[in-house]
Amino acid sequence: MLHLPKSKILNKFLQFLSGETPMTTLSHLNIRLTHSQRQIHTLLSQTDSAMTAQAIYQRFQTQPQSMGLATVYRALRTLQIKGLVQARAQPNGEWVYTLTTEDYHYLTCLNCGASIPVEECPIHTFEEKLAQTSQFQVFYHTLEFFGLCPPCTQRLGS
Amino acid sequence: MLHLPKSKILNKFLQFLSGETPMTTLSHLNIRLTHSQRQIHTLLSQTDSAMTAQAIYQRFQTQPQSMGLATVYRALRTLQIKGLVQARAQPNGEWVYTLTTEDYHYLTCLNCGASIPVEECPIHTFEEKLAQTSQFQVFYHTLEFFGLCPPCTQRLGS
DNA sequence: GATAAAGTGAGAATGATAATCATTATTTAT
DNA sequence: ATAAATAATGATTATCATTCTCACTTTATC
Repeated sequence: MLHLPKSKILNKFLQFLSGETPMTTLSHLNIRLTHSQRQIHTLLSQTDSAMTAQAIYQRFQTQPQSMGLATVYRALRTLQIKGLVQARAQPNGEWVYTLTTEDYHYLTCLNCGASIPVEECPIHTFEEKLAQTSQFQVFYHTLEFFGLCPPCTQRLGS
Repeated sequence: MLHLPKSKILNKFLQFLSGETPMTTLSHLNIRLTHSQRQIHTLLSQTDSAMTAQAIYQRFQTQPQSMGLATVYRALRTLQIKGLVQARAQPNGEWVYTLTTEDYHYLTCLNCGASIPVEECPIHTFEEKLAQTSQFQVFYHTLEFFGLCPPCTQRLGS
């Protein structure tokens, strides 16, 4: 892992984020992550579904080198600000985390909380325009539809 | 307020949701709401910004007929399932509520939590298609972009 | 290697939301 | 209308994910 001053690291990130540096694997990036951050990133890259912070904590409890709960939350927040991880709030209030390399488009039932992914996404080009006009560093977006799934529609209507 | 059996009420809702019955004002709808639900709906219709449940509770505390906190949460949940109110999770974990008649498209800073509204929305037609193919009753959608606002980008990069 | 800076973990604190349950209001059926 | 059944309410308590604290350890800088 390279040792770079903070500003250089940010520049590396900006290159990565603007697409100048491709994201292959994190080990190829000159990005400095703490041990915990790297462990969580690796775990998320190996998991196909979104994970809660508590689930991440539990997972590490079963391993020889465990990780404190506070560290899990701190690392997740830092990874978000670095643009590597995204969070989504479930209807029950708990947050789930995934890498920003995955897309986040869901159809969520307001009654039972079931979420099914939506394949298409009509707004990637819109995101680029928005980043240019707003001056924001846009890392990711969430497009979520809310309503009632067929079973719950029946349940509530009977 | 009309007194209708449950199934009739649902039918009225379905008509309303499918656009057969236009939403003018709630008083013109044959939809039965409890006193609390109606009060909250009225409050939200008079407020231009999204409100937290706690803020709604506080607001009613200052009025002659107050409302219990539990009732606020219950009413908000019911209004959501009826498709009249939508919720959005802020980065700090607190939820804000608005009527579903308003659109929900934000640009949110992951560091300071600032949210600025996005005017355009490229996906209303997509929502209609999705509802048809998925069998879901789609009440509303949220399209949210996450990243760093210009001040926070500077702050973290210095 | 010495000093400064950042990261970590155990546990306590926080705070929004949900659950409980006795009471009150509203609806349905007679 | 009146009684019985059903739903809504509010005060309080419980829950639980997340954040804070602070002493300690690791890592980075010179």
